[in-house]
Amino acid sequence: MAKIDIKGLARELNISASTVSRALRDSHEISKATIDRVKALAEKLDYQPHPYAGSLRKNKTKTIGIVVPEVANNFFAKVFSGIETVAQENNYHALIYLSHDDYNKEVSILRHLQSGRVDGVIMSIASNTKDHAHVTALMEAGIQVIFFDRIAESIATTKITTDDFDSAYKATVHLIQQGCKKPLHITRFLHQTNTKYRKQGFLKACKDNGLPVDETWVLELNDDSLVEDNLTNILSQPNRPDGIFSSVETLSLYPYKVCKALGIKIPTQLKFVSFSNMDAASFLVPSLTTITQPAFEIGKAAASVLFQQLEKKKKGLIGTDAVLPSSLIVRESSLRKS
Amino acid sequence: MAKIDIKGLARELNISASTVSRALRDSHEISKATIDRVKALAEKLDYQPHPYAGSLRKNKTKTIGIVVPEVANNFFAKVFSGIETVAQENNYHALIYLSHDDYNKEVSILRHLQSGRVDGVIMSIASNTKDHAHVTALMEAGIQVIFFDRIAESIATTKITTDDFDSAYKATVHLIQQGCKKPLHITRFLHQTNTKYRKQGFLKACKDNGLPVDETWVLELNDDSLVEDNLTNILSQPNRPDGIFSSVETLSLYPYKVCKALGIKIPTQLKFVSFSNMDAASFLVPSLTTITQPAFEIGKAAASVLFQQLEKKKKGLIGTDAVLPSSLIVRESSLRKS
DNA sequence: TTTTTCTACGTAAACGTTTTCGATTATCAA
DNA sequence: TTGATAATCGAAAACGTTTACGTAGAAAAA
Repeated sequence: MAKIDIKGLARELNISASTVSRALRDSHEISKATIDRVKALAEKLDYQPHPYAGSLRKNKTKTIGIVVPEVANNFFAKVFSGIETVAQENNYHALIYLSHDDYNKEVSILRHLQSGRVDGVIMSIASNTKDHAHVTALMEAGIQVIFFDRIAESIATTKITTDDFDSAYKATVHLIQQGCKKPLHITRFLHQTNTKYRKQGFLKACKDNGLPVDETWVLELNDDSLVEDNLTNILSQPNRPDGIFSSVETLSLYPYKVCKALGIKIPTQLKFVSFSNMDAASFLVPSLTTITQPAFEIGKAAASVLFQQLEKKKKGLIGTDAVLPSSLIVRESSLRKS
Repeated sequence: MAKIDIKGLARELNISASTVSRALRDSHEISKATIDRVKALAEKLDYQPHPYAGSLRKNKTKTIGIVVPEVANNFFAKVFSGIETVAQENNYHALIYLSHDDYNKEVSILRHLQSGRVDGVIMSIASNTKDHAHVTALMEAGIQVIFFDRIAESIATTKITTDDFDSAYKATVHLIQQGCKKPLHITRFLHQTNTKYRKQGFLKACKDNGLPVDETWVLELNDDSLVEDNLTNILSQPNRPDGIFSSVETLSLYPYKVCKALGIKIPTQLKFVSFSNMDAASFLVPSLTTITQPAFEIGKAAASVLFQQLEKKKKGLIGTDAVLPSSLIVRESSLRKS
């Protein structure tokens, strides 16, 4: 299959390349007859325009960048799936980059993205990025940026989040209603907005229900290698917590392990709720009650609004932020009697 | 930040654009002095060359396409992570497309990839594609193609797989050694090469151990909505299987569910082994013994050989196929006594 | 009739690079 | 001195498109 280009088509048809180009785009200044001829031949020879040539000329790439901490993670994988679905519908292409939750890598990735490789970026920031100059630089280069889940509040662009405060509040109330007098909140990277709001929801729920909550009721576990020890420690104390509310999926399996080791029965002696998009949640024993974020929908929403902004040229279109509701799925791990 | 291009740099330095271009690539025909001047200014102005302009001229894109059935799946997600790691090291970019396990989408995706958007493609074919004309067409367009896991054997390109026959054989022997007299093999899409070889490994292991295996011992479950009924059915029979060997992760949770419903105890009454890359495997009750494929390594291997081929221009370099070993991780679900 | 407008198409510039082909000057051998 | 060689750089073509502008002829208006 000799690769055919627009000049080849033109030569074959004895017309100019510009006519071919216009015919393929159904330009009104080309006669119906030649449009048909051009399209017929293009079809026959399976002509595919060179994407980068067009991008260069039009200054539009029809591709977006996705920057996420990782993808071997149910949440991000599903978000990506949502983005990809919408992208395919709109004939966009998706470049994906993993920051591996590393600020420096994130900076480097965004720097490379400034040069016109993409029209827009959908991203969730790394857990240790606190400075956001790299994303403002990207935006100043004319690239649309959309945040989801882990956002930078200070940056004026559209953000797709979930109702972190409310769902954390609801989950905590659920624990209390099931009998918890002293729930523990385990979490990570509290400087992030999502975890911060979840913590606030937890605290508010405790206060509203008359529990003497203080900062010792929340445990920030950033170091993987210490999680087990820390949990074991706090659960071995005499007046140990009688419930756990985990803010992130990555902490959702440790309590099972530690409780098993300590002989603490879930849910009778300790009730457990966790943010999670894990498919296996209902197969754990006891099955894990979760707050699950609408990951696929988040991806779809982020991509939809991005493409809208790109097509309509509404730069910095504010007011399209979306806050999607997470759902509390009650299973055995949090019930008063299992 | 006014976007600076190579001509801008040239104007600023009172030299020509070609000199700038060469200086940035450390050409030997540019004096050390001007190389330094150019680089200093480029650094200062944060110059990033426009990727598509260069691609157009050089006919190299420094980007690869990844085509997989889905990504909300531990295996593919980890493979992607491996690919991405190597890509980042080699300054390649990764476009990712989901076929959603649909042959027609796969065809459409590959068609779009023929036009010079990528230098190479790493793919795992959809479960219902049996014709491979679309990938040969892609290869004839000069795009390197590498298969992993779900491969098309008839196509002469490099393939990264795992030792499906051997590991299935090993897993089945394990079941037998733990006391199974009548293991059942549940699987999907047997026309695929990987599942086909796993089945063969299962059959061979049974025969080698004197079990009267026949085709009724393998159950192909392609329709999600029927899995539960079919399993319930076969496990309710008087001479029901005393073991299950599942060929795919997507079937690995059903036995738990069905056995629980039927009151069959794992592993005492039924032992269970499954292919799976699920993180939660060890947290299930009983914990799930798995054959887990080295997903991350598969991704790294695929990307490494692709980049080698691209850089060295060794077209159709055969003989670099890799077969990575999966590992049987024995946990409680398959043990004689738990 | 002449002038204007419209239709349908072609020419050439442009997008931002890389690279081919020279061109200029300095250096060196003769 | 002259010619050759090397070092350093520039002009312009090229990659494959899109689009601004121009133009020929036909149709419409005058």
